[in-house]
Amino acid sequence: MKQTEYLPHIAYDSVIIGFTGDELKILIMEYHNTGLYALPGGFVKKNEDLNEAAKRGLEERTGLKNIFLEQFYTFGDTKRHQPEVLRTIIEANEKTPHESLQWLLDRFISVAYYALINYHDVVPKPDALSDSCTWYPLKKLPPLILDHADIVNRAIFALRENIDRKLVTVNLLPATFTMKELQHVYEAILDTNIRRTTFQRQMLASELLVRHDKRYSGKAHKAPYVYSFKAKKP
Amino acid sequence: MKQTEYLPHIAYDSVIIGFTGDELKILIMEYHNTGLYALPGGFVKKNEDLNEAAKRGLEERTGLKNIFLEQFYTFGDTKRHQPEVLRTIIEANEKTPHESLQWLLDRFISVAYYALINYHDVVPKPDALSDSCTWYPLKKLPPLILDHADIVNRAIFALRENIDRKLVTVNLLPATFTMKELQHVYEAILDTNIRRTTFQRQMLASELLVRHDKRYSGKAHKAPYVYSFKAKKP
DNA sequence: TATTATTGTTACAAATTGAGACAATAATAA
DNA sequence: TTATTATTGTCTCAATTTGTAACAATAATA
Repeated sequence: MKQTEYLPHIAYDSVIIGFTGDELKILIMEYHNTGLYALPGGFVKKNEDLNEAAKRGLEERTGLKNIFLEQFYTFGDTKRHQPEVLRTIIEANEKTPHESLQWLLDRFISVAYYALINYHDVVPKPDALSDSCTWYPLKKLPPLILDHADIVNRAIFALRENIDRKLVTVNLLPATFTMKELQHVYEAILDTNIRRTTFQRQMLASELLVRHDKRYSGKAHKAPYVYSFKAKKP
Repeated sequence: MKQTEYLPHIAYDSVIIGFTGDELKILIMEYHNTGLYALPGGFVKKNEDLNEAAKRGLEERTGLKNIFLEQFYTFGDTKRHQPEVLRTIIEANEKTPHESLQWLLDRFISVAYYALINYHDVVPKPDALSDSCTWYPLKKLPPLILDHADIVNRAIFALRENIDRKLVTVNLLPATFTMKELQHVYEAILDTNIRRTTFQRQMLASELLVRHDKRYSGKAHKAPYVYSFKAKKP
């Protein structure tokens, strides 16, 4: 991770969101021997598109390609420049010579993205400076460094705004799913209860779904149909 | 405009939008002796918040303070790096020694904002490198450098998304206005015709407006009420 | 065969919207 | 003074959408 490879002062951070079936989770990194938690992020190579950089970092962390990834805000307040935090992370790092990481102490402006992925497809991988990359429930995040809590909040806000306009739920579900599973995604994102019959009526009227065979769960009740989205990921 | 004052590789561009009464206009700069047109923009001082930098640039261009200004996207493709365009601008500039502007040839990532202002309040002022700063109708913009046309398109898209959620029309109208004037703003932003009676019903039902006295225009018909917004600019 | 939990659909009331009609009215023309 | 004109504010009624509950269908179990 040499400075000369990257544009100085520019970073990105990703809010990587998965859905377990009943709650949203977010990937959080923990840095070696510091107790400091942060969003996964990275830097932009000198000859690389900004959005490509974020996509590359996401692939490195999740192993997945073609993920739904959306830029939602750029954070550039001076108060996010806290070199002492980065110094702690650098000094706790044993693998890399500390001098080669001094550029991390500079002020950075961070372009933030949120990514939606299928929770069960992912085995998170830490990066060079961190020793874990773990799913945390959105409602039980550890304290995050710098302004990363703000970044998460704004990501969820952006996700809510896009829930109908951009078909974001496609990315959080397996290829086929029941109406109840779809409803649970909506409820987790919007953090509300939704009336079952109204939801079902609206989803069917939207013409976005294809109905397939029933799924027999072994439970003592009527088996639900499964559905898929007509338009796959953009 | 010395490099050492500013963060390298980081710029902002502003889509400054005004409403004349029947169409949207945008402020466009023309560079000395080049025939090149661009959005007004600038750079971020090393000890300045990103959003403050954009606000400062806006004040310099319009003379107005407390303007509605919203960040909507950050443009960072490599193809927006076209040093030959900047070279043309620098070489056509007679006032500043060219060597001190060489840093403008670097690759820049640009954080884009849109601003909404009262068209009639503004006397646009050019900056050091440009010799005009002029209103152009949104539908008749000159060809713009780099990806500035994309930036404008995305700004209008963001504005449309915010038209109801964020009360953006406040900023485009004088303190009091008729229902028809308000409707014209909506029509200009959405680029559609709106049914008069439905619009009036919805606006009144929204409880956002205060009705004042009638305005006598001297025309041979019933005089309209004027309205103001209950909540002023955020 | 009855029971249980859930699902898909229908029915009806309530609310919202589309589209037009109409009365009110400020200035002008007769 | 009175009729005319253009526009505004409101109302009406149909069409559509939503809220709410009821109900029938059904897969497994008791």
